[in-house]
Amino acid sequence: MTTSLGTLELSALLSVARLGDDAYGLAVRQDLSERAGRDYSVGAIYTTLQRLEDKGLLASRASEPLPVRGGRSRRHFRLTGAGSRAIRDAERQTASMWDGVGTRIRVRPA
Amino acid sequence: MTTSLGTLELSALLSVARLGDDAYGLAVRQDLSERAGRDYSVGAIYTTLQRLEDKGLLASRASEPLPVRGGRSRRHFRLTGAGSRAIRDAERQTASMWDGVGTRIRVRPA
DNA sequence: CCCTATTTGTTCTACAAACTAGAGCTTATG
DNA sequence: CATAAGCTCTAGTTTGTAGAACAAATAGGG
Repeated sequence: MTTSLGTLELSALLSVARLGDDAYGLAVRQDLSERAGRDYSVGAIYTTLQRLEDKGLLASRASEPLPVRGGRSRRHFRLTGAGSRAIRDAERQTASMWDGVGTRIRVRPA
Repeated sequence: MTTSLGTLELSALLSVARLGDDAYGLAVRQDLSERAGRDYSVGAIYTTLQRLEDKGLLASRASEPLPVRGGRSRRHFRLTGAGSRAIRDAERQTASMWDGVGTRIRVRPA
């Protein structure tokens, strides 16, 4: 079952992995916007996170509100087992696609 | 102008880079199918290659027919300057997205 | 030789999935 | 009540996908 993620789907999945406990919508949006060098709309991010949850690669829970200006409850995401596996699969596939292209991206020898 | 390619678009672009003078529709299809571990339909490949040409990342020319069974003229693709640049951009972006995820994919130090 | 079966290669059509923007709603503090 | 942070919804565009149909070549038997 190789689901083959979209570009933004994989990016969002990786962002959640990277952000860990701090992974919620606007944080993912900021992380990806910085890395991609362009602004993602809020809609782009949330629909993508929702799709990943629908696919069972992410799970979400509501956080407690924070005692700061506008600090309402956040929807926190974490990787599921299937999500971690999807990342490993994507890693192999990405390496395979770049293989032989004369790029600097390489798979470190096991 | 960061066009941000789709998953299959980038894969096809990389395949053309890898195959060099041997880059034509069915060869790209076979190359990608092997690497992805699944079969792409002919339509998936050709429409993608056409879109990449429309975007100016690939150029194509017709080859001479080959003197073998079914050896009709092929449509050969090559990278344009913009295509090469797109690959370099994608490389940076891919590395950036994977950065900090605890994977084996790394950017070799310059 | 000439049909026609087979092989390789491409085009065309149509629909499904992913990407995207931004308005608008909600809930918190100042 | 104003402002800030966060999320949901809607709708349009772009990509991904399959497979039938078409085209052009050679093989081989009659």
